[in-house]
Amino acid sequence: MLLKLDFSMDVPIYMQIRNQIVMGIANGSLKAGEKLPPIRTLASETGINTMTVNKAYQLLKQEGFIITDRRLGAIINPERVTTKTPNLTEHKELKLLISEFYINGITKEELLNACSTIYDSLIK
Amino acid sequence: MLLKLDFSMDVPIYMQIRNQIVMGIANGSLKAGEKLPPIRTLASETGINTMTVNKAYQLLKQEGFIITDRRLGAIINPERVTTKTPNLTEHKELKLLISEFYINGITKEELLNACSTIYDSLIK
DNA sequence: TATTTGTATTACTATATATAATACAAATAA
DNA sequence: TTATTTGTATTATATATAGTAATACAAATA
Repeated sequence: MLLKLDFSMDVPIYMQIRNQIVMGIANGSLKAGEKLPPIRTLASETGINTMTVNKAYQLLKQEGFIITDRRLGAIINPERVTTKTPNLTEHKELKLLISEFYINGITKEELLNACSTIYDSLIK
Repeated sequence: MLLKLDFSMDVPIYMQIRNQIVMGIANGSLKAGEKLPPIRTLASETGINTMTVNKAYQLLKQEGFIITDRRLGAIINPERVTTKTPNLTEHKELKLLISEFYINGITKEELLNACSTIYDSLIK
């Protein structure tokens, strides 16, 4: 678990943790059933408060990405249900992002190539 | 200027205004040089504070999407410089979004089709 | 029995968000 | 000139969010 936290960023710390764990799951560096660091460990390693880490874990748990157990700790959920369709929020974000690309002169080909490259980097 | 504001959303109101204007520029409903509604008008129409609208306009101005003049008001910047390359923040957002799609079982083809459809909807 | 785990509680500070009321500067229209 | 409209600035207030801090609890394991 290597986390890079940027305290100057406008993205809250707990959200940075959440995002990096989600991306870790996607790129295979965090595998199903794998144990996440205990809240206290992660907090002391990164120099942040335990409650901030807890907030990230609570969010990940609520989203179904991890499961928690008092003794086991937090592990990557091995039985997560995949929606197989972008949710409304994700689709709105994609539309906004592509709009920004478009008005910055990014061509369709460049966009699709970028998406393709990113997607390929996730496939194991 | 038709704005849909969702006060229950976690996205701040001023950011919702900013995002919808950016998407308006992208899909051509807001053209270069076109006048935006005065801050007071937009505020009263949507039932929000003038300072909230001002915050959105300030952000759009800082990003180069609009220019403002005391008497002219706010207009879509006709001479905006296009970067022709995704900035770092945008690329990170794209990577996170694609990661979420991937672990939800969205295939590469489905992703590229979604991006293609969205991009096509912007071309005039 | 002691340790480790997530969880819960309470308190506090700082920042972001939004509203409110008012005033100023500059350009235009009457 | 005078009145109006524009973005902007200022000050104050209220609320929500983010983050820290200290402590304790419940459950499982060593």
